[in-house]
Amino acid sequence: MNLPPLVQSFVLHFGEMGSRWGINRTVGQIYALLFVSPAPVCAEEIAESLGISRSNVSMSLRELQAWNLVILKHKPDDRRDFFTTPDDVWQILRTLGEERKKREVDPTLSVLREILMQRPASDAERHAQQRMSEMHTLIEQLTHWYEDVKQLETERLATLLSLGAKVTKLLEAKDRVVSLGRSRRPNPANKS
Amino acid sequence: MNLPPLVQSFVLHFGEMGSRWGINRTVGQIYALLFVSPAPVCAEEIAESLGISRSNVSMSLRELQAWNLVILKHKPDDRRDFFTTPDDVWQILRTLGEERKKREVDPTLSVLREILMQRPASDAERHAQQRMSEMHTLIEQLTHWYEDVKQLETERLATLLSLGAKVTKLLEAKDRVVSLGRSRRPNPANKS
DNA sequence: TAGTGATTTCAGAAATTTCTGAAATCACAG
DNA sequence: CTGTGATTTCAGAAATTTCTGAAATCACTA
Repeated sequence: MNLPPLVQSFVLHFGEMGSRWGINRTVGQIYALLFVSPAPVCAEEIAESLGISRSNVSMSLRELQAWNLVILKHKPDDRRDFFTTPDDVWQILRTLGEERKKREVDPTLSVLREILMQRPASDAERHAQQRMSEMHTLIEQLTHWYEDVKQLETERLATLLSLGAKVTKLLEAKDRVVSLGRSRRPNPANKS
Repeated sequence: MNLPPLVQSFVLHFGEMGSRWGINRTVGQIYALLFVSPAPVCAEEIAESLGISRSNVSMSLRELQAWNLVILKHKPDDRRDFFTTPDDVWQILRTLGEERKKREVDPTLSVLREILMQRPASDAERHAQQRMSEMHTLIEQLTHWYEDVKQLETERLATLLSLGAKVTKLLEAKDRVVSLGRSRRPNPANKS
């Protein structure tokens, strides 16, 4: 591997983290390299920079493409493919969210749904279904929330993020206004 | 493996998904089994139910304990350890969030910080640092948001979730109220 | 259509991860 | 102590994943 020291640290780290993120070392390294490169990089150069075989690069790029994490570019009068990542890190985040949901959440949701359709044949199965239903409900809530906020423009999303838990303050304020409008008094049923 | 059919489907699914979630098959299966079991289960019974070796169960339970995902229970006059998962799925979600952050995010944040401290020695390094800084900023925003909302009680968190993107409506409403209070007119600087 | 260079495929090699059985350790009771 | 049963450890076996080099394919040009 022959890279500027700062880049090398970053690339090696992504390689090591790969396994925890559900991708392999090479895929992680390639992604990191593309992410910090000032211009699109061709496969040959990736192989050289990282000191891995050309075929490994080919397969790993294919993997990254399946994740929609790289963009293909071309130079005039050059047949080779060049690769980059999107410029906008928010866009990368969205893609990552989408793909992870597709791979890590959706299959489980559909298995849960399928199992919950079936008739339990014993107390043990009845109890198991009860638990799975709790899990199913939770995951559905999370994915609905996700489907909802992913539509937001980046700027609004960023605002929402920076507010954090403070949005609950707003909710309380809203509750007060609403109940005030309705009854001219704070709603006593509002425990808080 | 000798389990009620519904439970077996669930357990097998968790086993298969294990690799995508960064845990191995056995760990996934054991977790699934504990999650749907009506009562705490001892290691011997896990090994039998899943048809795996006793030592494998021991190591996998250790892994689950490192993740804080299982609870140890005891029966009177029985020396064996029995295992369960927490009852509350929201609690499970919190634990999962905490542990994944610790393993999958924090190390990267600290590597990024470290690299960003260094002085770039070339244009390539300068550009790389710029990109890493964008990544660092984004991750910090996300983790701050996370640290913030994880403090919320479950009920509030659930409310927030169910609102989804609708909270931005509230934000707009607030903006109107605030600017109205300040200037007696909608603030024209407010682009929306 | 033959030639050239880029890219992909794929069988097997290499590396890594997971799993097992045997032995060691531990905790407690008699 | 000593014996008993539960649990853990760990070296190596088994399984899985990753990686490579050689061959095949592909796209284009002369």
